[in-house]
Amino acid sequence: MSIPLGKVITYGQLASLAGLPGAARLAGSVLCGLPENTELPWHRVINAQGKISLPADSAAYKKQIQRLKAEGVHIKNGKISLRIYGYNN
DNA sequence: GACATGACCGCAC
DNA sequence: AGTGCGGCCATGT
Repeated sequence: MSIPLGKVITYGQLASLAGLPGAARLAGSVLCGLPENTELPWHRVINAQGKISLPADSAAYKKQIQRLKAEGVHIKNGKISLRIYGYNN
């Protein structure tokens, strides 16, 4: 488990924690290449805007929100509230 | 092996 | 507040 349950992290933070500061795109590229049956919490990864980067009309987008809500992360108008891992509680 | 693209981020105007 | 530009690594052709 890379990300604490009930919390989310931005691509930049994820890349930084991975030891690749500034390589936010890398996180996106990797997550994009993840299989559907992946057990990685990719749904807990959001962009710096505190929102999901995937297209709102995409199934993955809805699924991500659905899972986040199931994790206890309530989304407001498509924006995450608890956002950021290791930051403002 | 090289080029182009990608679920991005931060700063400057 | 919104728009534009440069930079990072991995993946696919």
